[in-house]
Amino acid sequence: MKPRILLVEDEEHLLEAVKMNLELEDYEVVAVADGELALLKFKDQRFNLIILDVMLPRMDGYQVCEQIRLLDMDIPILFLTAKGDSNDKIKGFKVGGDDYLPKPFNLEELLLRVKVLIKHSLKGTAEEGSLKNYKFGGNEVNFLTHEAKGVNGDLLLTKREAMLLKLLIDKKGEPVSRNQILQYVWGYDVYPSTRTIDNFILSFRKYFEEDMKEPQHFHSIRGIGYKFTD
Amino acid sequence: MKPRILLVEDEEHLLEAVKMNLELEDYEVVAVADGELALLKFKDQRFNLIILDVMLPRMDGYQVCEQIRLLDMDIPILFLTAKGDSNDKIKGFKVGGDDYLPKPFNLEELLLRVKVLIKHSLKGTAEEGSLKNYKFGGNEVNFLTHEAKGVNGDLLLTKREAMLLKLLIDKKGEPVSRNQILQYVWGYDVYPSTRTIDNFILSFRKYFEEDMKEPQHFHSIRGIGYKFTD
DNA sequence: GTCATTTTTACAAAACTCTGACAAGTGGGC
DNA sequence: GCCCACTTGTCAGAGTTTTGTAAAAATGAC
Repeated sequence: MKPRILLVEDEEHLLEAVKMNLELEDYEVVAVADGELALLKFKDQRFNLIILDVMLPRMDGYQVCEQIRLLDMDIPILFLTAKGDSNDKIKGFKVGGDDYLPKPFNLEELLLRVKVLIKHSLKGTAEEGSLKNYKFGGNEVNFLTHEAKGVNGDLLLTKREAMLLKLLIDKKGEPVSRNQILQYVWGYDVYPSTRTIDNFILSFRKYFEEDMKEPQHFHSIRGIGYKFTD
Repeated sequence: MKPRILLVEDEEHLLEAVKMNLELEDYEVVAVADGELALLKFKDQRFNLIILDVMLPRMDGYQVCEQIRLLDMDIPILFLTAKGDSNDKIKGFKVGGDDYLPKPFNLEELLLRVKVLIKHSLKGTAEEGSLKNYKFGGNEVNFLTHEAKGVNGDLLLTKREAMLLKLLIDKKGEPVSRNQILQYVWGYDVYPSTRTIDNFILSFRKYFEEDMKEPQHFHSIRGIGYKFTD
């Protein structure tokens, strides 16, 4: 599955050139030319990295970055900017950017930075197979065999169930957004409806909650997603 | 536990200055002046970040980096270098560096980059939540989980509430205009009536003020908007 | 084809946001 | 100080969006 990049740049030639080169490196690139559109795309799809020009029509890069950070604290954001002084860099970092590249830049350098950022963003996602057994409440889950003893009986978890459950447990205590869930459990190019997630949560509550109306472990956080508590 | 940084730099004055500043930022810094020693320290201890000068006696930064990468693929490495051209940067990335700062550098910029890299390296570790946590008066807000302890009881903030509260706290001490609020919290094409904002402020006061008639934190600035004070 | 699993559909229920009405407050001009 | 115009405070629903739930349809492995 290719890493997906949202590229935001209003200079048409540069946009095309960068897009092409990123695609040659085997990334999937969505290219847009203004800030508002970028935000819409971001809300609509899922990405591993955002490359953001600072000077944009309608909404500048910093603003876009701030808005994105409200929705997703984790996605890496790389700023491009024409001005080279340190203040711009600092502003970029302050609004939540992760890296900064002054124009004109060397293409190879851009590609390398992209690689580094994507590497970070993938870390913790598809990897790390540490957790194999977990107990909570009166329940017990074995992630190797997918066996589970729930308060309402024993069962075997399906693959998706196990993945989702593991994600929630890995992040216990903090809300996991529906987007994060989709990214982790379904990947980047599948778009099941958000109702699908609800159904899995519904199952978990049936398996593991004493009282489905008062869930102790699987909390829904309206507007965000779900949260697992011990 | 403080994040630990291995700082490798042979210019003594710079070494001291950077070490001091990092320590002021509450990092634990181990400073060494040559490459071989750096490698030994790295094998001996555990770090969250390595800051590596390129020009070093006995073994240059690139070599050190390559050696370290053989042992640990994940630890972030930040290069410092005197030469400013893109080729150095590229070489830095090629041997496995994560970021690059040309000398002379602005101190604040270094600190910001360090922060970003450390943030990445800590991701998934037990920490993080602390930075997203804010206390004022007898209140406490966790922006990650949206949990809040108010003087009048605990509660969960909704998405909008969290966004607005974050905006006001980010700009604490200065008035935030209703327009700014609308842009930041609601976006660019939705404009609910100004009464809506009042309602949110009303909620905040209910949650967090001892005496709603004499607000200590959420002040209204007539004709402008609102101001948060600590 | 059959079965288990996953996804969609549809509707109900819940939670949140917004509006409109009116009360209360504020500052300027006199 | 007093009135007026305007801004902000407050509240009760209406309106909207999000989530819960179950059942039907689609998918995919065997």
